[in-house]
Amino acid sequence: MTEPETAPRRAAPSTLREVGLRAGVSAMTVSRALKDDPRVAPETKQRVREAAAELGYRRNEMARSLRMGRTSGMVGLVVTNLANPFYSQMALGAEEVVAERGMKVVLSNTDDDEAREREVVDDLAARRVDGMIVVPAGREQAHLGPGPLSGLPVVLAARPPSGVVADCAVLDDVGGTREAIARLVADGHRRIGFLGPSATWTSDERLRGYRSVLGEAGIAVDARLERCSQRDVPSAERAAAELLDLPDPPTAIFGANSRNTIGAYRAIRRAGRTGVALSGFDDFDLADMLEVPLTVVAYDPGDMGRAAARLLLDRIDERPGADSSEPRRVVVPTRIVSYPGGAFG
Amino acid sequence: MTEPETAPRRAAPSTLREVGLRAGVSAMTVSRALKDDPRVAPETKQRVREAAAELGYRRNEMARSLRMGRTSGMVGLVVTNLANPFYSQMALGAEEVVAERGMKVVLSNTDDDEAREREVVDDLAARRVDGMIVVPAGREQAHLGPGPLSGLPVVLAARPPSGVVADCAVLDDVGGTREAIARLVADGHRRIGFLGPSATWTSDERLRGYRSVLGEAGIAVDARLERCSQRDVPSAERAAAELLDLPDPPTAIFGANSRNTIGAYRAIRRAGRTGVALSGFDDFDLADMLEVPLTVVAYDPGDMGRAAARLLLDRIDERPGADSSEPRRVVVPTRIVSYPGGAFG
DNA sequence: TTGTACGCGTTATCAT
DNA sequence: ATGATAACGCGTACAA
Repeated sequence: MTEPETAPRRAAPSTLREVGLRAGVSAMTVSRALKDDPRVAPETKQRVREAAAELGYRRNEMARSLRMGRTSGMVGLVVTNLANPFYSQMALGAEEVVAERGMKVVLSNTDDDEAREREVVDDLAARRVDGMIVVPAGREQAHLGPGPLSGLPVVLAARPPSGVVADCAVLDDVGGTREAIARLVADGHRRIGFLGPSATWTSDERLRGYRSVLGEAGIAVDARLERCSQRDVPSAERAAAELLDLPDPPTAIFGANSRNTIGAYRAIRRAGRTGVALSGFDDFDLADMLEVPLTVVAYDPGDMGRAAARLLLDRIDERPGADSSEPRRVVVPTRIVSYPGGAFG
Repeated sequence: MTEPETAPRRAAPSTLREVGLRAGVSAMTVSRALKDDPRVAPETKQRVREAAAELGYRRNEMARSLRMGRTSGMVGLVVTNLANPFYSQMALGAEEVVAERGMKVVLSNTDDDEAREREVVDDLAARRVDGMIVVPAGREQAHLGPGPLSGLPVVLAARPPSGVVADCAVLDDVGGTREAIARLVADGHRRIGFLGPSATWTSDERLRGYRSVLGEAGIAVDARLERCSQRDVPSAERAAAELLDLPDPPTAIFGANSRNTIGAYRAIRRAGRTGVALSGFDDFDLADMLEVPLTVVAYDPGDMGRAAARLLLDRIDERPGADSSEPRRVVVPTRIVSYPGGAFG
């Protein structure tokens, strides 16, 4: 396997004209030949193909987009934290749908920083992406509106629009939580602790689902059982420990995300409590291998990415002139999964 | 917050000329004004800025790249499976370094399919990315060489080059494994099981590390203790169970990846064995909460993404004419982490 | 201080 | 069956 001399390292990409020069035809004929245009003589086509191959010619998609229209064949994907498996799986789902159309995903991570979000969104618009999927960092997204972005299609993911009209794909936070809490209530629990992260839309929704089920069951809300400021496992564990230390402790604990559920698990195990039911939003690896029974609200993050991508592609397909239809909202379903716990009994 | 009437949904992006028309100057003056060129009269600048704002003007980066040179400000990132936290964290690391330079990452997932890899690589080249980071799907990457890609800079990640000359960033598979196995040997273990996935470069390396330590310790390799075809937890659990059922079972088991380690854990627990040491490559969530002591080879996947991105940027910065230097290889370090197990004793 | 001409690589349109 | 021309949006070089 020796390097052919015709392909020096870092050659400037060759152009239609160069291929034409080599094949003894014009750039236009090359363009047509490579597109297999029937009007080009088969013999010419052959010559052109050979010349193109020898030169390692590859069509310049940027120049092509410029000439063809305003479509780059790229969609922007802006996420808050790609290291979070939720968002990376979502990204994969979106990429899957976008790739099916031969389009590409341009990725940006914002680290939940609104200023950074504005920058990357602007940059993506300047690169003329055909649309973007955004997991918004802030509570409000006026900067993503048709005004600021000249009508560039935007779909929100994971959080619904606020201060802007846009399609979105969100999880069934309320429904999923309601189902899990309803199970606890059906099992006879009346004192159910709720552990969640500090105010985020998603966590608020889950708290709302929790309260609504309690209300419907005629159970008074006890503020001491609601702890909503834990962002990591250690703080969640402390909060859970405090719940268990109450004079009238909960008989069940619900974690609004996996970190809170895991923290609760640690507290329960450490306190040596048995009979405290554990439940939570988010499935996680090894959830089936804990030493206590666990019921989780599970879902496929990829579904959200796919749904968001489909919403976006629909918008991109809309005739630019046409009056846009009402904003759409896709709610990604959740399902309840129960693990018996003590897997090896 | 009402929509300004000047920004209809899905307006065609405005151009320098349109802004100029509105401001009563030529396109050239607009270009200069927006770049804050000192030669433009402050008053003109002001008019231009207003006109640009009113029209929601945004520079067309694609047209700009076309005019300016052959650089798009984008790098391709081709991974086999973004749903795998390893690759998504790697992607985040790469994005971080690339974004620092004001460049963008174009993402593609190959699902470990070589044909798909060829397609996306070709597409990225056609989009004139400035370079690409590739986690190769196959054992051989001649199609990523300077010939096929006209010298477009390519950095391999996770696997070293084969059939091609290229920079790469890889994990210290051998070193990490050696360290873990050496600990087991130091603890007196002489029968150590090895569980790995079917032939992959990474797994072969880890097996090599395992064997080398045994050899140096004068321990004969026992083929029955090496099981290398488990790709998921259930099959790993079965393989581990078979090891434990041997007449002369291992006193320690090493998993070449987290799925194999978890499978081994399940088998150990299910068999009710105590005293079987567990170790493995890859850290994972809840590794600290298992019921047996566990020692893992840990590392930061983001390091690999960052290293690969830096290698790539260095290549991109090389003077295109300059003779390229020797290929570089960055080895991302690993570290040993021990969890006592039975966290709640 | 501002404008004109030209070209980046491609393709639609109109010749030949 | 093939070529010439123009234009996509921008920036360099030069002119005014």
